[in-house]
Amino acid sequence: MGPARAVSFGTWLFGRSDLAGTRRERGLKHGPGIAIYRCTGCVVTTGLSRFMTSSAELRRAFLEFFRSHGHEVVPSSPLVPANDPTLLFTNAGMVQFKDVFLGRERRPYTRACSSQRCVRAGGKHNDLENVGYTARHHTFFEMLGNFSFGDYFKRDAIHYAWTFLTEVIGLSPDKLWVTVYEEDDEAADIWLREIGIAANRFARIGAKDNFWAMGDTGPCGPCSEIFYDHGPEVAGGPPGTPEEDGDRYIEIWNLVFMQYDRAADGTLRPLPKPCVDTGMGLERLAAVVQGVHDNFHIDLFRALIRAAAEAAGSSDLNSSSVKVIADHIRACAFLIVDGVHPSNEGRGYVLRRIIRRAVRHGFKLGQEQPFFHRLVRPLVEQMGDAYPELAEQAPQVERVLYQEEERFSETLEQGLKLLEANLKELSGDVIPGETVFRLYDTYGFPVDLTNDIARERSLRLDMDGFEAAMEAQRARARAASQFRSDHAGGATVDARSEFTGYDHLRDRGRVVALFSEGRTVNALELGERGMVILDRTPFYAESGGQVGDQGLLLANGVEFEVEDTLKQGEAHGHLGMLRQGRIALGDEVEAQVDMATRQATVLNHSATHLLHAALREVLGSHVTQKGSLVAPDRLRFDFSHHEPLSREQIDELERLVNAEIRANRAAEVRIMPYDEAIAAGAMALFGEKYDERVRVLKLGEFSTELCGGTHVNRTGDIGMFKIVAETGVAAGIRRIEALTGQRALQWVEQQDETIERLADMLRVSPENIALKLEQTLERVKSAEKELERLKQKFASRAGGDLAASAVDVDGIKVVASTVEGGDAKSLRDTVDQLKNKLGTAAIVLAAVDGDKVRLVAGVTSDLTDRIKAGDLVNEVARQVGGKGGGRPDLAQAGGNDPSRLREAMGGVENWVRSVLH
RNA sequence: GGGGCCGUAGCUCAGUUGGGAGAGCGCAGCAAUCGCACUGCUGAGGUCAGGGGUUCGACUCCCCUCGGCUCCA
Repeated sequence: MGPARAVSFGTWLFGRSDLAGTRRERGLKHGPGIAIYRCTGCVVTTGLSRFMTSSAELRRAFLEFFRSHGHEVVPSSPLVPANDPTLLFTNAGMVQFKDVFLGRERRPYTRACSSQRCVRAGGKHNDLENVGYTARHHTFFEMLGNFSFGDYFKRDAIHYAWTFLTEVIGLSPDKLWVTVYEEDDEAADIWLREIGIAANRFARIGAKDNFWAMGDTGPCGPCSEIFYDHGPEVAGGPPGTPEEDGDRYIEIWNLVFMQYDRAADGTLRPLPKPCVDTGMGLERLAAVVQGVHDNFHIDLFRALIRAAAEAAGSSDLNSSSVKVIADHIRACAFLIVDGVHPSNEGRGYVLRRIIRRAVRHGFKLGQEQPFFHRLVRPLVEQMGDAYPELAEQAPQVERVLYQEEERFSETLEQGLKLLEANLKELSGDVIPGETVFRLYDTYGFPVDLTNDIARERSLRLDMDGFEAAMEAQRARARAASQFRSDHAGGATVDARSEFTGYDHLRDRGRVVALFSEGRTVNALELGERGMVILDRTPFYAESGGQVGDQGLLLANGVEFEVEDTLKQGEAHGHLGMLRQGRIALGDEVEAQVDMATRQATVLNHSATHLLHAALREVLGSHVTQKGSLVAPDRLRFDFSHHEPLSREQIDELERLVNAEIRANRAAEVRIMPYDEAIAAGAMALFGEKYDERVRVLKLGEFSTELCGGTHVNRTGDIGMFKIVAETGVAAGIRRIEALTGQRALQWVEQQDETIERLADMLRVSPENIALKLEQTLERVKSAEKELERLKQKFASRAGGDLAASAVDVDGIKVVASTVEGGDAKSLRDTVDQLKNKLGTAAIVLAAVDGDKVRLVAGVTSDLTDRIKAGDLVNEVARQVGGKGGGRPDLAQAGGNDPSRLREAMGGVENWVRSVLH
């Protein structure tokens, strides 16, 4: 007998009835639940729901139920998984517990429950294309789940699920269907004998649907799924039949029993402590409880759909486009809240695509103005209570969305222009796949939009050609990303290293593993490169942006130079080269970290924390770390922010950080439970994995941050902080590079020297440099202009002189002359002068510049059909070792043999004569 | 990580076998008006993103860097 039955729900039920009552009262006026009944015209015939239950109440009921059964209620983790860089987004409730299931992480509880926000878009689970066209696909949804970490197993999990559905929510047992894995007799037994499920509503299903695995290896096990039967009036067959994809039988809850550990060879070994992971989509459950067949008809979505339709200027609440928009605002808003920014790669790219898809659907509804951002407030009204972080960051979310909408409209405008140009030259009625692809690939012009436009003009798209081009692009990207090297090569590192480098820079350790060229070895020989693993080491391994330590491993007659230290599983790998002697497994060595580089690194790391805190103070709390590099010679900090920093903001940052340095606060390190640290306001980072107990670094009152890195004792050690660069990394992400300590001082010295040199050159005091330079530039400018004027004057005068030297050939004035100091422009001007003066003329002018010859030829327009300026100029250029070209009336050329110029120019008259005849 | 496109006057952009840096708007001045708007005329405003290369010659072709857009992974 499971404990579920033994527990009374009295208190809880009372609370719920109470809620139901108030809701009903509200509903009579404007409550969302009642509104659904009116809008959809649904009639509740099932009798399963004696009263309406809103999504918010279901969420609360679920968590409360499991809390009453000893489960820790764990808050939803962010959509960016904190401990799994391989996963694009959190896509299930178990994601934040993955390491607990794997035994890598311990928590103070063995049973937990959560309502986890999830996104399925991009990556392996991609529902994006289906959203809006089906009843149950969402980019964003909430997953209710209960979890057992080696605590209860199948019996209790099944009893809990059944009790919750039938007694708490009040679903009728004969509307529920159950499946188990075909070989799982244990679960079948519990369902059939203990729960008493009818045999005709029970099925055994194969591994495809009912056997779950985390990956190719690792924990796995059978599942049991609970379905809701919407009744015979809806099409579809029971699970396991060919018609199971219909809407009649809807899976609402999946119970996963992690029972085995799968080895690389495929064999299953029973886990010593089996676990339970369950997941139930809140939206599906709400649909069932609220008696609707489409998730978009539940209370939460009704409000969003109304808002979406209004924002997009549509009155059709049932259109797919409106559903798409209502769905997407949830995903987009929460992704932005969780630190994702629209960009052209990775998570940001997925976000951008979702935003643009929503905007595109707004477009379809006739809304061409930015509207999407206006849905943030309605969303906050629906979900702000359950997710306070959403309400807090609403203005930031709105701004990001608005910006992206603007950007997209620019893209569309450009793409439309290009498409128009392409269509003009189109023959036939098929737009080539190449064109479609180019629009999409280069200008981000959505294919479905191209298709719409094509349809309006009775054109078709060559989709095969498009797909082929797309596949080619995919192949290119794959081919390019197939190299990746690992220092341990294929060899796995099982060893552990104890890190002692927080307090010491030297320590003794024993060699527990050695690697060379990716293979584990027993010894390294003189001159050999490799990786050394010690059981304890003061060498910091690259992590959290801080680079690995350098230094020496020493023993009698042995010297291994460590160039870098990297984490290899739980071990620290010392990479470098053996300078002296021989090093073998079991040897004891003295590990000495290079003090100077470590110290310089430490300054930069602590300064990074101060900078992070200062950024949040100066720019706002939307600033979150996007990346960090802490090296001995500099620090680099990437953070989310939507625009370049002003000079004033940079100055303010420097002032703040330097003030903290001068205040010389003590750096305080404490080890404490993660939750406690977060509750105390410590900043934690996305994408970083934290243990249950974490290291918290506190620099005065200014900065509190989780950090495993090495730091100063007092902020004063940093000495000085200087920002040397502020640049953009991607849309919405800025990068600051800065120096500390001696490096910062050196930098200032260098700047000083440069200024002094400039002052020297300009012969003014340093404070007058800008003024002086301004004046000097002004003078250069006016001098250049004066020169230009003089040249023109000179050309004009030279033109007059040269006109007199013109020779008449059959009524055509021919001039071939060398002028002094003419550049290309003044030669051209002179030619123009001559043309004006002479009427009908052919002119060649030459100028010698060092060992080069410059030639310009002009022919008046009434002559160009008889003599081409290009031919004329080439006739001369050919003889002085060059060539040239240009238009019929004006041509330029050059050569590199001035000695033959006189002769060449002398021949021009005869050449003209020969061309005319 | 790989590919494509873009960067020209304050703004929006033209600029093809490599051969004279342009338009519209805006700005300034003049004319006209009692004044403004409109209009007409005149003018200022450019390291053609930066650097290197090829070439007699590069806004134009090639390479690198920076900035922006975009697709793929």
